[in-house]
Amino acid sequence: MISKKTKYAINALVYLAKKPLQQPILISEIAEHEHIPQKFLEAILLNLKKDGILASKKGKGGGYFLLKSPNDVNMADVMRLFDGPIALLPCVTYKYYQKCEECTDEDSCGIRSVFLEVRNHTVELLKKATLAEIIKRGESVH
Amino acid sequence: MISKKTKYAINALVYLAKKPLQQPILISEIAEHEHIPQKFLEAILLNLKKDGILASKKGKGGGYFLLKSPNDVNMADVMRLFDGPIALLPCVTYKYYQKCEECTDEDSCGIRSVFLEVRNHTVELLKKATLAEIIKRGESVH
DNA sequence: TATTAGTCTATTAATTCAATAGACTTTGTA
DNA sequence: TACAAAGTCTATTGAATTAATAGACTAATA
Repeated sequence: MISKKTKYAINALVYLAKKPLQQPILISEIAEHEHIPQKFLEAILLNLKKDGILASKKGKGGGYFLLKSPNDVNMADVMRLFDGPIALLPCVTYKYYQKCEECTDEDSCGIRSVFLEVRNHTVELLKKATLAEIIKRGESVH
Repeated sequence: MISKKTKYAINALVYLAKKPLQQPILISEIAEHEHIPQKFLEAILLNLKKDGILASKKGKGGGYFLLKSPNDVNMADVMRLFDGPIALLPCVTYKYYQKCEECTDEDSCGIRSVFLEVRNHTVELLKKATLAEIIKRGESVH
């Protein structure tokens, strides 16, 4: 299961992606519309800003808006930002790799082989799942 | 990431699946060989027994052994037993379903659509990953 | 210059995960 | 038949992570 943080982040991003380009949206508006505790959301949006996905404007008339194109923001990146690795085992992650204590030879580990396959498929699907794709699916499916 | 409990369970199961049929193996032997805290392992094996995957024999000469065929024990079942749902969102699980508060229509939710796809692919792969398959992969890959 | 709105740091509450302790029951065998 | 081996069961504890909150600070606009 993804954390609430990630879930909130995705909801907020989709919400922003549906708004006109560069138009600052109040944190409070997002929080209310998406049922997210405002203070919690503030931290999330700040993370997304640090990562270059969002930008913000301070003061009156300020708020957050999408900096990257909806085509360039995918679920794999968002999940990694908040929850860390997508892989189910430490020995099949790229950035957070950790060897199994009891493992003598990874290349001949059947368990690793299975979970590597799962990871690769999952990452592939999540990379394709951009904000643009999510919005498109929401419109087309009925 | 799967929990250590699940990881330990898988390691123990693979270990047992490599042993002769019906031969009771000591908890202590598994614990030592797989680097698992013995008391922790006891609880895990008990769960696997309650679920009908393992059987045990008490007293001297006792221990645990595989009850189901290695072909009938898959990673999806084991993961669900210890970690719960495989899905990444509560609204795409079968047994642990929970509606999203802010969601008005699931069928038109692009987010749900993406994560449903991920879940289905993952479950499919994990169902194919039986103990027999894992052992086979461990032998063939070099 | 007052008000609005994002920024930052710290703290707390709640939950889950991992591990441990110890008493109890069953069973084989000397 | 008594002892020792080995699994069973319940409870508890400690650690880590997740979720949420509080409040002071900074920047920008009218």
